[in-house]
Amino acid sequence: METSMLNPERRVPGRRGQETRERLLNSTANLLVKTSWRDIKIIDIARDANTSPATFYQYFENLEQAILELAEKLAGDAQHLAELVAGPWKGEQAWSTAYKVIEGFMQYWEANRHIFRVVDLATEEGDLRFRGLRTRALNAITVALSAVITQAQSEFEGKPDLDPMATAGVLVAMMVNVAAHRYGFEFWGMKTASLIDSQARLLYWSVTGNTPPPGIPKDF
Amino acid sequence: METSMLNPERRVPGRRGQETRERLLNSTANLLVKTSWRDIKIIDIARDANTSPATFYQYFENLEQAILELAEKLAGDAQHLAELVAGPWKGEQAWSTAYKVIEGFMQYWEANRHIFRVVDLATEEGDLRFRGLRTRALNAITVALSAVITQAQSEFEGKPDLDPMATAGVLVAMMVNVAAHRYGFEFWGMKTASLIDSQARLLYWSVTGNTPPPGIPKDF
Amino acid sequence: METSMLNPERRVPGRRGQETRERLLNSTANLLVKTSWRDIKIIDIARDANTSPATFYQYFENLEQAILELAEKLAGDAQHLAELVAGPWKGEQAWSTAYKVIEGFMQYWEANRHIFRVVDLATEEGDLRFRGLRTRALNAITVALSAVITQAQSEFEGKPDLDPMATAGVLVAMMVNVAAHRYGFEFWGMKTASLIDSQARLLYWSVTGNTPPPGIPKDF
Amino acid sequence: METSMLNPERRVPGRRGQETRERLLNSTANLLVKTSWRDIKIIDIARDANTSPATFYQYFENLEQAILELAEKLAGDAQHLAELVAGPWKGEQAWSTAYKVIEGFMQYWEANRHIFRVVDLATEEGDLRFRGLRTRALNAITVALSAVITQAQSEFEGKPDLDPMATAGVLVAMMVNVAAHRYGFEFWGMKTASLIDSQARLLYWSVTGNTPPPGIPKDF
DNA sequence: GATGAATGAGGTTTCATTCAT
DNA sequence: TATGAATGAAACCTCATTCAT
Repeated sequence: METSMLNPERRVPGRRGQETRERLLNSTANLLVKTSWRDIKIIDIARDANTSPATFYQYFENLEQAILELAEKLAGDAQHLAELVAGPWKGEQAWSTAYKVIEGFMQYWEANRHIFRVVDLATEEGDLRFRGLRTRALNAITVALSAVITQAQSEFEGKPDLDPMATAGVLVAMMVNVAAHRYGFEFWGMKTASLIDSQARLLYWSVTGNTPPPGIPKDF
Repeated sequence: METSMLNPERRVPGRRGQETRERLLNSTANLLVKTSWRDIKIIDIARDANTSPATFYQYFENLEQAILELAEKLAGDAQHLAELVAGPWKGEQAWSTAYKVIEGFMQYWEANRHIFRVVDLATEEGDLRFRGLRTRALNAITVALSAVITQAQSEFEGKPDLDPMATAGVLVAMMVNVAAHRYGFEFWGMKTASLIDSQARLLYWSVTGNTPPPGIPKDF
Repeated sequence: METSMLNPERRVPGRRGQETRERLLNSTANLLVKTSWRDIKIIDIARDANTSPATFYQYFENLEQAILELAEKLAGDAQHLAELVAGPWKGEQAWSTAYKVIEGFMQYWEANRHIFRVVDLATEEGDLRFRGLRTRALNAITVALSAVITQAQSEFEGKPDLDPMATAGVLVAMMVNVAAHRYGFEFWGMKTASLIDSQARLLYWSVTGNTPPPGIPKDF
Repeated sequence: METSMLNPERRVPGRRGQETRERLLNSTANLLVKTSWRDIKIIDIARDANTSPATFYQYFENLEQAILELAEKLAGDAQHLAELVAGPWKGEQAWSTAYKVIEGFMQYWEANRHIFRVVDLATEEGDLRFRGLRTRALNAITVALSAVITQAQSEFEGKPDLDPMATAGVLVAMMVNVAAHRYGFEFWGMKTASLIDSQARLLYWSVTGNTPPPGIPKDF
């Protein structure tokens, strides 16, 4: 869609070209699953896509560009999460909402785990475009969460004395890292169910200021 | 301590060799600050250490080994944090303890930020030795925290219904990711002070089940 | 014949590639003339072939593979010799045949001296593929010779009491070593003509059991 | 003994040094058994001799020198063979002598197989010092054999019309190559006993001009 | 649109060899 | 005598990337 905007110099692909391009992108994503970003070779992508390295360069400036394009969808998918975060947070529904947010986030991460891995690493290594992408994706959730907290603070008495934006950021950081190391946690004996529960409680408390009810929400 | 245990095949260095070795290790650490692990070249380390690549190979099998050795200290330093986590969590001191833990963690991370970056990266890429290191380092804190939560649950009434280990894991994940992206947060307008406060409140609540007092602890 | 059978992973070269490949092979053979196998550097081959080391690796896995391919012709060329050995060994023709075999062998060796040098070296160092090649090449001659001796023993009276296969092996060993050290012998004052004559006499006697006639065969 | 003559620049070793030197030489010989000359590293020798590379260089200029010294004994040991060749070649003893010579040569070769391997290869690759050594070692036998043939030709009637020196050279070449490839032959199904018999017959005929008697000599 | 071919560029790694102690 | 240390020197091999077809 925005291909030509990203690569204004490159050929505008016709039907067949579009297909080749797609194939290359898919192959890149496939390889990302099993291989570290830094270990992926253009020739591997080409081979996997039944084409040649030279062809890759007809559609992408380099590997980074291709991955960047794959990563574009992160931000899009995140939008759905933001809506989940929005609510409802009243009465008994709140506990269920908290659960849904945490679970939704883990699913979101799982669906994009391999790409997030690249984005995270590139961000840590100082790549600004990847950082921007990461920010965009997580920003939607963070802002939505911050809004919810702010809203809640104005409604409830005895609510916790929290900086809404910082707390939102912290909670998102928590969700990100738990999701990212999910299998590490499991390896270490922590069930995903427990991790979700613990996170949901922290989220619930952060928003409502109340101790969450025991057990999991009724509709789970 | 015993270098020869790590590299039984290699020469046990004498005084001069020990110095050279140290210099190489330092240079490696230096380069790690500015460069991604994967972009560090042995020749750069050697240059920085005023020696030659061949010398590097006299003391280390490869770059990974050298970094692994640097990373060994992560686990050691983490011990101090575990002690911080241990308490006290009674009465008014609890709020101060929560703050100290969070701050301590951020300092710990800051002091080892560059090494943690490598360890994280390698862990995500599936390197088992680095994963082990990471686990060892964070394990100390997580277990200590879990113990504190368990202890608190048996003492306080109305404490939150939390799985101690999972909650500890989640909180550590939170601290890790906030610390790791600290500058990203700041870039995004969130003050470190606010981040610390938010985290401390979540930690305090997780342990005590009470809403933390407003403002920062008196002794800060 | 089918290159792709040797290197199934490599690209099947088109016209231009085929030429480059050929050039690299030629250059390898050239260098083999003046240099010991172990002293040949890929960069030298590339330079000689007016190309780059990277190109070499596009067509050959490594130096060994290239030489192995050069050596393939040894076995092919040996076939001609086997035919020479086959006869005729009757009456006056026998003496001429003996001479032709010895001379043919020396020419064969001379034409492949440099490759045989490598093959021998590699064989002695335990390389099984080279040993196989050597065996294949010399096997043809040895077997043919053994057949001739067996045949002769059944026809002539008073023939020597020889194990045909062992004798054939011994004679081939003789031819190999004389040919290989031909210039050493000459340096030491032995004329090639005399070496040929001596060998031919031993061969003649081995087959016919008779003392060969004085002088060289008429048709020489 | 002649060490100082070979390495006039090096230290003249005292008792302890002499021992170290010997150890290094032994280790070199040991490694030669399992490893190709070109694959032997100074550090391997040093390790095997429980010393350091630097020490090696106190006694030898380089690896070649050390091997050359090991090879010195080839010529000495060959003297014994020359005596064997000398005779007796009269009457029934001749057949036994032929056998003894061939067997003696194979033993001689076997005892020095690994060194001969190096010497042969170095010679083929054009190393003049090794060629000289080889010549010296084989010269003794060749000359002795040539003398025997010459002598025989003057005594017997109907003896073959052979150039004694060339024939001697050819026979030695035969013995050398059969001995060198002994295990190759065996792998190929030829018994050493048969190889010895075939060679002995050729030798016998070359000297006496007669067909050797059937079977092996009585005193074997 | 696709791709055979070619290659510049460079870090890794291994040793032989040398000193100074 | 012996050896810790240090290093110059090279070749290997791998890719990303580019052209010309």
